Amino acid sequence: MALRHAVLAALLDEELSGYQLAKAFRTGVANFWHASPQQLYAELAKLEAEGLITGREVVQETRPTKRVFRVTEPGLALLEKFTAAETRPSVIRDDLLVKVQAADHVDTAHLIDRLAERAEFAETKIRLFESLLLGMRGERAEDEYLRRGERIGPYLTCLRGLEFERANLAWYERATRVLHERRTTRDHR
Amino acid sequence: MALRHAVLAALLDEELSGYQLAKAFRTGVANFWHASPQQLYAELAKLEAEGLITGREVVQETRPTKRVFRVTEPGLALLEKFTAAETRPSVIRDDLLVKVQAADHVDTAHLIDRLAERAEFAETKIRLFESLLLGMRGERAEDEYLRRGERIGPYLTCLRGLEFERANLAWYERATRVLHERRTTRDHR
DNA sequence: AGGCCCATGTAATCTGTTACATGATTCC
DNA sequence: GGAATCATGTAACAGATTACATGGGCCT
Repeated sequence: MALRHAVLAALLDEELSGYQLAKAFRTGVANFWHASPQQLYAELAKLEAEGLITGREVVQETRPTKRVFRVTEPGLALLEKFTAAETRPSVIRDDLLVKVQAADHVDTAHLIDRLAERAEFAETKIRLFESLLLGMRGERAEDEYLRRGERIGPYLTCLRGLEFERANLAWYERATRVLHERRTTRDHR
Repeated sequence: MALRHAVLAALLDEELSGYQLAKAFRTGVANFWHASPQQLYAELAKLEAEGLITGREVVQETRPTKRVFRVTEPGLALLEKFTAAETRPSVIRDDLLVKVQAADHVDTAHLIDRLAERAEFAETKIRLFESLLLGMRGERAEDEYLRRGERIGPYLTCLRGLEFERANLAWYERATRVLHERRTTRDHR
């Protein structure tokens, strides 16, 4: 039941449509939760039925009419309660880590390709996060923004996302180096 | 369908029972995947039925008899195929990040408590990972072990887990500092 | 005597993914 | 003319969590 809280948290700062939410939640952008469009449309419908958010039609000339949502008082109260409640430990589930775990028993040539793909992906995300952070803090220095800026929640989660991807990239590069070295030394034996 | 690959990868280095696997996969130990005991028992049964692993009874004097499993040839072949195949991007799903995202709109006193809990948890994991790594490499230096050691897969994934927890801890501490500062400056206004 | 660890599961429910469906507009 | 974006869903299925069930041995 945490998806609903993630949706509420995402709608705190701005009214968004299901489509816009989906864009924010798709892999690579949302730095605090991930969800598919189908999940989001379903969750929005449930949240609205329970009165935790309210929708409002926005007619556009060139684009289809959309419905944007904002959090209601009961919705904010629910989030408040959620934030105070116990936090469950986060879990790791990553295909690529499974593959590296098995590295000693399988051919590593393809694995090195997978690592390269991910490294490229990580680089893209790093650039994206850096520009998002810059957009939020503007001219201000980071510490100054965190002391006195408004909306530091999104800034902090984005910062975590950035550091996560930087660490990923460093690890991908190291793993690649190690696997490559071992391949060449083995081949020349 | 990735749980099965994670199980296969875990069984590569040693024969394990369902119970032992569950211990390795419970939150806090498995550094490449997470799964509950129920999931694991079910998956082991399926894998055995499909001939990807084989079980063997081990009678113990003081403990109940257990069944330990090892990967078969077809199982290894499946893992090989999996490792070569496309890797799907990993997704983030963390309660605590959702809570921090909402930090500007809710009372942060409880949130600071949650951050402290997680920080303590992270410290425990860091110590655990450090001793696991030391246990694997023994007397050797890290780079030397990664160059010539056997079983570097588990070492690399453990290394990623360690760095992940270190980054978590640093971020928890920073977020706590920021939220605390903002509370006190607001209170004295 | 009570609680924890070892050891293995079943059943019900909830969550998440994949495939399918529709239709207009904008960009190349 | 074809692909991508905007905009919103339904339906079937796969994956994961929670609650329940059982039973012996070890430790305090």
